[in-house]
Amino acid sequence: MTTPADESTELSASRDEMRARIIRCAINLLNHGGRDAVTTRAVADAADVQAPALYRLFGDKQGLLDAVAEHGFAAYLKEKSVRQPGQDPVEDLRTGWDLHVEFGLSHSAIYLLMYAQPRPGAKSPAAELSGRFLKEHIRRVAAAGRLRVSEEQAADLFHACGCGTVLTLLSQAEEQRDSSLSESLSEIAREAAIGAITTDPPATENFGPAAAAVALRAVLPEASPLSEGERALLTEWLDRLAADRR
Amino acid sequence: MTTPADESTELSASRDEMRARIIRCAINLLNHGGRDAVTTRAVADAADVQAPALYRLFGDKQGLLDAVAEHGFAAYLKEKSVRQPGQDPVEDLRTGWDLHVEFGLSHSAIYLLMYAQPRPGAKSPAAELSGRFLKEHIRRVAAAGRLRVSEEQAADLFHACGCGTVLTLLSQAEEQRDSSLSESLSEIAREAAIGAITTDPPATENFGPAAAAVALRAVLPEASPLSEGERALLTEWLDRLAADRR
DNA sequence: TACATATGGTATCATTGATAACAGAACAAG
DNA sequence: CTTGTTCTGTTATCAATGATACCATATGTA
Repeated sequence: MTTPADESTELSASRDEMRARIIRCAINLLNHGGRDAVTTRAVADAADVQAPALYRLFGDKQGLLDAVAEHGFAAYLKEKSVRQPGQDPVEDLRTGWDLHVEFGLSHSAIYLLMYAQPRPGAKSPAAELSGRFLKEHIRRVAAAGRLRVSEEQAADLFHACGCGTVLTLLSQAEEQRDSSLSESLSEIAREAAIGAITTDPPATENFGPAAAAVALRAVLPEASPLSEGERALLTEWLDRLAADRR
Repeated sequence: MTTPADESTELSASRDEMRARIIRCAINLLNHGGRDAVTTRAVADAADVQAPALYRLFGDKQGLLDAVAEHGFAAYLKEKSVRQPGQDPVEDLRTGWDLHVEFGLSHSAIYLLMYAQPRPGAKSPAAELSGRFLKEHIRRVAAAGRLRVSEEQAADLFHACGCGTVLTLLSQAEEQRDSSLSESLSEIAREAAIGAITTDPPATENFGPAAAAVALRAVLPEASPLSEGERALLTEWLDRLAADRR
C-alpha cells in the first residue's frame, strides 16, 4: 500500500543494522509527512519492530530524533563528499556556507531538529558534528592570518548568521525565497558574515599584530615547547591582543 | 498551594476578559515550566475554564500559542515603551537590535514560539508584528539615503542575523554567553548586519545614485502624482539602480 | 549444565489534544 | 410574553501518543 518506509525485507539483523534500519525509516517518515509524522508507532511499524526495541536502542524519542538528525546530516556530508581544504581558506568558508544553506533548505525537517529547539548548554549531536567542521574551517582561516576576531567569536557569528538565514528562508514561501533582484539573501548574509570575521585584504605578507596574534593562537596547541602554564598565560595575552582590533 | 497561575478570583468575565485571563495563565505556565508545561488541561485549570472554552476562543492549541506569543511580545514592547524615532535612523536600528536580543534572552520560551517553528509562508502573528516594526525602521533608514540594499533585503538580512544570534545564544549555557573578551556575539553580529545594510559615511549631502534610488523608492508611495502604471515602472527602475552598488 | 544478558512480544498506563452532546442564559424579533 | 437563535457552561468521551512492565525466548559464557 502506501508504506514508502517499508524495509521489512531485512530480517534478523544485528543490533547496528536494526538501528540503521530504524533511522532510515524515521527519515523517510520525516521527509514525507513532516515532523509530526514521526511517532514511535509509525517508526516501529515501518521498521517492523516493536515499541520496546526503540527505547532499548535510543532511550527515548528525543534520542531517536537526535540519532536521526545526526545520521541525516552525516549522510549529506558524505553525499557531497566534503572537499579537502583548498588554497584559500576564506573561499572554503564560502563554500561551507553555501553547503550549509543548501542542506537546510533541502532537508528542512532534519535541519529544524538540529537547530530549532535549543536546550541551553546541550547541542544536538548533529549540531555538534556540524560545529566541529565549522571550527576546523575557522581554524584554517586563523592560521592563514586572516581572522579579525577570536576563533570562538568567528565560529559563533558565522553559525548565527547562517542558521538565521536558513530559518528566515524556511519561513518564507518557496516562490518568494530568491529575491528577483541581484543577490539573494543567503549571499548577502554570507558576505556580511565573512566580512565581519576576516580581514579585507588577501593578507599580503605582513598583517597587523591582532591578526598575527589570532594566527599564532590557532597553531599554538601543536608541538609547543611550552609548559602547560606558560601556554595558558600566552593564550590569555594573545586573546587580549586579538581583541584590540581597529 | 503552588498554583502561581491562579486567577480564579475574577469570575463571570466578558469574552475579552476571559481571553486575556487565559493568555495570562498560559504565559505563567510557559515561564515557569517551559513549553511542555503548556497543556490544554493545565491552562484550563489555571484559568478556571473548561476545555471546550479554549477551542471556542482560540480554535486549537496552535491558535492559543500564537495568541500567547503575540500578547507576550506586545506586552514587552509596551513595557519598554517603544521610543519614538530619533535623529539617526541607523542608531535606532541599533537600539532595535538590542531590544530584540534582550527580549529573546529574557523571554526565551515566547521567542521560540515566535521564530523556532517556521511554517513556510505563514509567520506567527507575533513575528508579523515584530516584522512591521523592523520594516518601519528600515524604511526610515532608506528615506535618509543610508540604505545600501533594497528595503526587503535589508529587513530579511537584519532579521536573519538577529534571529540567528538569539538562537545561538540560547543554545549556549548562560554562563558562556558573554565572551569574556571585548565584544559580545550580539554586538559583533549587530555591527556586521548594520554594516552590510547601510552606507558607511553619515551620508553627508550627496550620496550615490544607488542610495538615492533606494531613498526615493522608500518615500514613493506617499502623495505621488503618478498613476499606478507609472509608479510601477518607476519602482522597477529604481530597484535596478539600487541593485547596482559597489 | 547453569547462569547472565539481551532480545522479541504482548498488554497496558497516563497524558494530551480535541469534540460531541446537552442544558441553560442572553437577547433580539415577532 | 413567546419564540428562535446564538453563545456559554458542563460532562463525558475519543483517538493518538510516549513510555513501560512483564514474561518468554535465545544466545553466549563460566
